[in-house]
Amino acid sequence: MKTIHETDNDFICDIQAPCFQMLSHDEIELIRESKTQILFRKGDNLTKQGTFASYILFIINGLAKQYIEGEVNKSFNLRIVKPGDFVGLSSVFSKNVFNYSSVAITDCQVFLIEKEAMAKVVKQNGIFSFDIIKRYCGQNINLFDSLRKILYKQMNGRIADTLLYIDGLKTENPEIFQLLSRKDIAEFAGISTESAVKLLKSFEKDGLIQLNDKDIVIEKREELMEISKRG
Amino acid sequence: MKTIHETDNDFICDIQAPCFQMLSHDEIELIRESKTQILFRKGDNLTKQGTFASYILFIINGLAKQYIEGEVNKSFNLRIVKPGDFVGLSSVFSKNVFNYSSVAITDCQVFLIEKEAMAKVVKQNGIFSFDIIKRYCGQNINLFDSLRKILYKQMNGRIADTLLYIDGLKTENPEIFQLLSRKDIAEFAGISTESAVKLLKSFEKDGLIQLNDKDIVIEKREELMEISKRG
DNA sequence: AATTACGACAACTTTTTTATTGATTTAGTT
DNA sequence: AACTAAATCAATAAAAAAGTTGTCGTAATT
Repeated sequence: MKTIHETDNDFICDIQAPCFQMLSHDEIELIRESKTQILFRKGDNLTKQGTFASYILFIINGLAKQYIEGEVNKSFNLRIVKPGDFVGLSSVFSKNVFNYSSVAITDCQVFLIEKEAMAKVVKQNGIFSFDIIKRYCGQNINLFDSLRKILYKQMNGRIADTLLYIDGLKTENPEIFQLLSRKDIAEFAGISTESAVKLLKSFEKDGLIQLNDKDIVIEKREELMEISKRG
Repeated sequence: MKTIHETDNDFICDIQAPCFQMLSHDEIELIRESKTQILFRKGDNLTKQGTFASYILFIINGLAKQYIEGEVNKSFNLRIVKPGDFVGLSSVFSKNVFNYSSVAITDCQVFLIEKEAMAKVVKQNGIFSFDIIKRYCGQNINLFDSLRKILYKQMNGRIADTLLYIDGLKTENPEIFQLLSRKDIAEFAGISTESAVKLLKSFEKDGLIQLNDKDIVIEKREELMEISKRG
């Protein structure tokens, strides 16, 4: 025999994500009522920099790439968005536009939660808002790291940073490098595609990494970290 | 000497579009204050089927493709969105989600107007709302045509319909066919890509059309219209 | 003034995507 | 049961995109 909730597919999804575990039944109801679930296909935009944001996105599964757009084909990649991540949080609390774009690099199952509901729950539930604050904090640290990378490091350090970052996602997503082009990697490092190609080859020659088609295996993590630190 | 408005790029844009000419100064102000302008690059989604819609889009320049998504890689193309067209109108007046996706097939300069502002102006200004209603009416007719195409016509009729429709855009956009793949054309016709390829070849053999790489030139419009009517 | 760090361009190769064609299968119609 | 319409599959061809490499120019650093 099934309860009402067990038959409700959406509800089960809510429950599954750890970050929603801390909500009361009423709060989950609130979220449920003002949410929808969408399949973004590989290549679809989850957000477009500058558009009005009336909701936040919560990634159930799949991966996306979050980036800031500059002039023609000049983007800078901020991060890979993973299951359990929110996208567009800041639109809830302050500016009512998305300040970055993001695009699915695999098919992505995503919740959209209207921001009013989100704001209400945050105000009600301190534990939940603590979690959100923690996420902000993490994002801030990443943004500072990105800034440092761009401001103070040169190519070697930037690519080392980038490789270490992406490699850190490999445990959960072994195929992560296959999903990224050299251009993507270059845009994480903030350098030209050609430079990225050359540097990767040179890192390979020095035995720091191994290039197997699109996959990249880190051979000498310590040295890479050294290069990253040196800048 | 310049007036304030002449220096205000956005304002000039508002003014330019014929459909906003019928607004009073105050109404334009209202729209202005709650709008933003975004460059969607070729390939970017303007809308994603199912996401919350808090604004409507108004195309300033560029072309987009509007489609409904089905199961994996099975979409149906509804129309080509042109400069002067609105996207997402229905989200203002009823359902608060986009009921179709759209993607830029060239770079697109687009206004986003928050729906509250839009609704207010529509209520205030009968001439403007008449224009909007006319647009709805046009869209409805197109939807009926699409339905008829799918329900009652077979391949030949569907492709003929599609060719006539796209060719109708050619005066304003001579490069329109170059922007569409065979898959796109097939998805307008609601048939498989392979069938579309074969039919186009067969139409060419019969002298109905001329295939110059991606461009398609209609040679015998009357006959195509006949085929379209026959279904 | 020399060196370094890198981006930009051009030429080229490889990979991926799109287009094409024929053969086969399925379902509906006559 | 035969016929038709059209999708699906598989193989191939062609076009486009991504990756690679060398050369050169420029701006900052030493």
